[in-house]
Amino acid sequence: MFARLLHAHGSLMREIESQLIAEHGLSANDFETLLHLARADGGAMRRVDLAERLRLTPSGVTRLLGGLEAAGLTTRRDCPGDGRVTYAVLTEEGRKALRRASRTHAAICDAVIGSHLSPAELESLAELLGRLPGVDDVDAGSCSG
Amino acid sequence: MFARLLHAHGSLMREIESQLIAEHGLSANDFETLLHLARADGGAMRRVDLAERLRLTPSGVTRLLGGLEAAGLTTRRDCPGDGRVTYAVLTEEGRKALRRASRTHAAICDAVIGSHLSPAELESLAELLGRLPGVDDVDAGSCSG
DNA sequence: CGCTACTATTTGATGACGCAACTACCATAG
DNA sequence: CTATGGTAGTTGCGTCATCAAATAGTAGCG
Repeated sequence: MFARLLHAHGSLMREIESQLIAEHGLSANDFETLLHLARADGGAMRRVDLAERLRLTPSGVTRLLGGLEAAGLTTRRDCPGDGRVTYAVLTEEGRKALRRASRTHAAICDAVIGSHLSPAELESLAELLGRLPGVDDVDAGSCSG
Repeated sequence: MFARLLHAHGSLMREIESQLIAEHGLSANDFETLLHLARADGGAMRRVDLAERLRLTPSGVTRLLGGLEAAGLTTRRDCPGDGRVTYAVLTEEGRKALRRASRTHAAICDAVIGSHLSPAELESLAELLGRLPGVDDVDAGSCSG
């Protein structure tokens, strides 16, 4: 049972990631980062919150954002009220990249999951998965996360 | 929905892996390797088949087995009929380590999954997950894989 | 104010893994 | 026998993520 989760995740993510990289030069984490920022208020998030969402350590986030900043998809902005925090902010460029990549992402999800599970089954799968600990209530009914 | 899979996998595996490492010095892949070998005929598998099972590349398997061999949990054995293949073979030591680690593994699975899903729901989750592509029909009804 | 405890972030060292290239071996065709 | 093509395994290198330690700022208490 656990092997299933592992293997399902492994093969599906590999599929998505390789297409995302090939077509848009974005890793899965790059994509998710843009996605979270796009949903966040003002397109900005504290790095520490991003780390939690992405299930990376803060150092992982530092390096991930290094790449996105270099690509011009995000910028950093200091927090006026608290000198410790810096925000990661989605740029207009980043928003465009996300829009482009979302199409690929959704298409692969549909191809990979949609063809094997009916909408009702997908719903039920999402519900069961959502009951597991550590699974955030993010992105409930859609494939694009 | 996809984020759920990713995150569920991430948090559950992290939990299992850290306990496995802390208590038995085995990574998740170490554990799975021993498990697959234990189930295989004669406790032996070709490295290439192990790679497929573990969803690693051959190079990953080479390095993984390097560690297990160094720890005395597996050995290598040449194939008499085909000079290209070498088998990974579970040692008696490895079998013992697997037995010990299995208890930890099962306990965590129970704690983490069992307390959130009923047996019927678990069954249904396993069924849905099993329908996804790339998910082998391994270890259907149990938690210990 | 000065101390202590806590939080956010970065950096250095390390480890796991994939990819590509390479070796060694097998199998088949001529 | 020998050339060609395919398969098993290893190794060098790059990437990405972790942990531990360092830095910088905040908050509360005497």
